[in-house]
Amino acid sequence: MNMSAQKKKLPSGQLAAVARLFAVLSEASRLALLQALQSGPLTVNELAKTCAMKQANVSKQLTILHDHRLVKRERDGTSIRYEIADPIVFSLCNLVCGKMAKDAKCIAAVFHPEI
Amino acid sequence: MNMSAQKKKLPSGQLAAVARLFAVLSEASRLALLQALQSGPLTVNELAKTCAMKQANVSKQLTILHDHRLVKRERDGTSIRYEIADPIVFSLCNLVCGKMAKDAKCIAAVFHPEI
DNA sequence: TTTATATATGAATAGATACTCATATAGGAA
DNA sequence: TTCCTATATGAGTATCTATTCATATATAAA
Repeated sequence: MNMSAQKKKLPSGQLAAVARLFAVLSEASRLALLQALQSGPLTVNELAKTCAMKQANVSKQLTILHDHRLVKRERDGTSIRYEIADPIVFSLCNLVCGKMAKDAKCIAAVFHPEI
Repeated sequence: MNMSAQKKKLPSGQLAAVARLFAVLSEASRLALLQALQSGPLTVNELAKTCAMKQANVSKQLTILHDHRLVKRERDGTSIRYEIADPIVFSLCNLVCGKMAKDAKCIAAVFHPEI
C-alpha cells in the first residue's frame, strides 16, 4: 500500500481542479442525466423526455459533462447519441450513497435509541 | 457482487441529497481545510494560518463540513479542535485524482502522439 | 434547392453562496 | 466582576450558474 499518496498535499491549482469536478456532480439535473445514461446511450431528446428537462438545458448540461469527459457523443443520423464515458461517476455516487445511509442510521439511532 | 444496486434509480429527492454532498466538496477552500486536517486535528485559528484564510471564513466552511458530518469538533480550553469525521472524503478525492491523471495522459497523448 | 427535425448557443433572469467586515458570544485568567 | 482570546454569526457584496426563450446551425429527406 502506497502511504505517501495519502499524505501528499496538492498544490492549490490541483485542489481547484478537483473541486471543479465535484462541482460538475453537484447538480441534480446532471446526476439525473448520468443516471438515465446508466441503462445505455440516449439522444438529447430522449434524455429531455426521460429527465423532464427542456432540450436547451439538456444540451448545455451534456456539454459540461462532455467537457469533463464523463460522457462521450456520437452522431447517429440527425440525432446525437450520448453515453457514459467514465464509470467513475457510479463509484463516486455509490460512495456518497453509502455515507448517507450510514449517517441516516446514526440519526435514526438518536431518535429511536431503544432500537 | 450486488448488481441490483448498480441499476437502481434514485428518487429525485435522493439525487438532490447526493448533489448536495458533492457541492460541499466542490469548493477548493473546503478541500484545503480537509487536506490540512488529514495530518491530524487542528483548531480554527491553526487552520486559518495553514490555509491562509480569514478566521470568519474558516469557521463558516467548517460549519458546513460539520453539518454534513465530514468533520467533528471538540472543545479544548478556549479553542475548538476540528478533525476528520469521515475518511470518505479521501476515497472520493483519490478517485477524482485518478481520473484527472488518466485524462491528462489522454490529452498528453494527443499533443505528443509519438511518445 | 426547400422543408423538417435535432442539437447547440446567445441573452436575460433568478437564485445561490463564498467572502469580508464588524460584532456577538463564550470560555479562561486575573 | 473585568479583561483577553477563540470562535461564531449577521449584513452586505460580488460572483457564479442553472434555467428558459428565442434563434442559429446542421443533417436528412423530398
